[in-house]
Amino acid sequence: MSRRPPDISADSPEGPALSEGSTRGLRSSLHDRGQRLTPQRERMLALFHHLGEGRHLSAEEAHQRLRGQGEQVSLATVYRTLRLLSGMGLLKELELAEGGRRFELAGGEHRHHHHLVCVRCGRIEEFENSAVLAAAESAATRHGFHLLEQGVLNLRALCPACAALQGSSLAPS
Amino acid sequence: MSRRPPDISADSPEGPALSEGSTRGLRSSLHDRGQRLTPQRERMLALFHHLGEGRHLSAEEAHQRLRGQGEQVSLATVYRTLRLLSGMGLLKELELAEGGRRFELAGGEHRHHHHLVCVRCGRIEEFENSAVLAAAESAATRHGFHLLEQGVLNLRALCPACAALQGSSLAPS
DNA sequence: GTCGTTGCAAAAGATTTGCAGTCAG
DNA sequence: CTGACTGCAAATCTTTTGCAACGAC
Repeated sequence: MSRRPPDISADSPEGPALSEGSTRGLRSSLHDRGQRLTPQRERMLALFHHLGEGRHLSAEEAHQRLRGQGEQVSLATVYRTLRLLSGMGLLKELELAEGGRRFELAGGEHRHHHHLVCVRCGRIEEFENSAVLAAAESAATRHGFHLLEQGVLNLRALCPACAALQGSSLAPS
Repeated sequence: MSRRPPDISADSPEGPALSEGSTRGLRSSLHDRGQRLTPQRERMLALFHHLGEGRHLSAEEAHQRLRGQGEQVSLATVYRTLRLLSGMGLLKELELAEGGRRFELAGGEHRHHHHLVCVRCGRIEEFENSAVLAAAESAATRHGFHLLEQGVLNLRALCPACAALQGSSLAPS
């Protein structure tokens, strides 16, 4: 049932958080793993840096954007790179499901923002709350689990605008 | 990019929660929508009731179980029914991603359990924590959003067994 | 040069859909 | 009876992979 057999050995979720921004950190981090810094990888990360924290893309979207800006990257490589960067802790995989995974820049290790997702228009608001992190840590400890990341709490909701439309029989966007 | 064009018109996220348990409620709820109660639908829901609250299945698993207990249901119908029941608010779609959606009984509105997911072996532990719900409500209020469900907090972690293997160069299961 | 990476095309997995036969109401 | 379901098989979509060419170091 798993669609994700081991492949890239980059899956040490414990990797030390890279100082984002510079290519230098990425290069040496890759080298430590015996891997290489290719233009594709660099551009991919740059794309997310440009996008800014808290905004996410699907594999397909990332591919489109790269091609849009003239880069030569195959979709397969996008998938491979997304996985690699996530494994390195540079990107974070969101679990909003609804047909396709999404990725965003893994911000400073100590920011932990959660999402309020409007199921109607897709608008996303973020918020932070330390109680959530505390709850996560306490649960992990209680079950003997070792937390890899602070989980992201995704709340499905209606934003003010959509909530207003809700009663009136308007078609979803 | 969406893999989910409208089909079953059962997608009113605000639908009144059906009183679970009896076939009666299901039947009339379906009738209100001009739909029918078929053995497949009934058995599907029964399966989840049997399973109990807080336990989830993928479409494939649900199909296996039904067939296992001698039911004659096609996988396509399992998918269709899962969607229908979710749309009616009887089942809840979890967003654990990692290859495949999972569904569980949409239990009493006020139970809210979260997940500790082992990224290595897939083991899932559940826990509850009211602080999380409080945080969710407070955030929704602050942003003017209208919460549809209490979000589920999915924590990516390593279970005790996998954490032990982690250092030694063992291949993932 | 060597060995990790890439692109491509094919494969695999998950979910949806067209259609004709079936059955709930 | 009639229109809503179902099963089946084919179609889609998303993600992964085998392999030969390529390029970072």
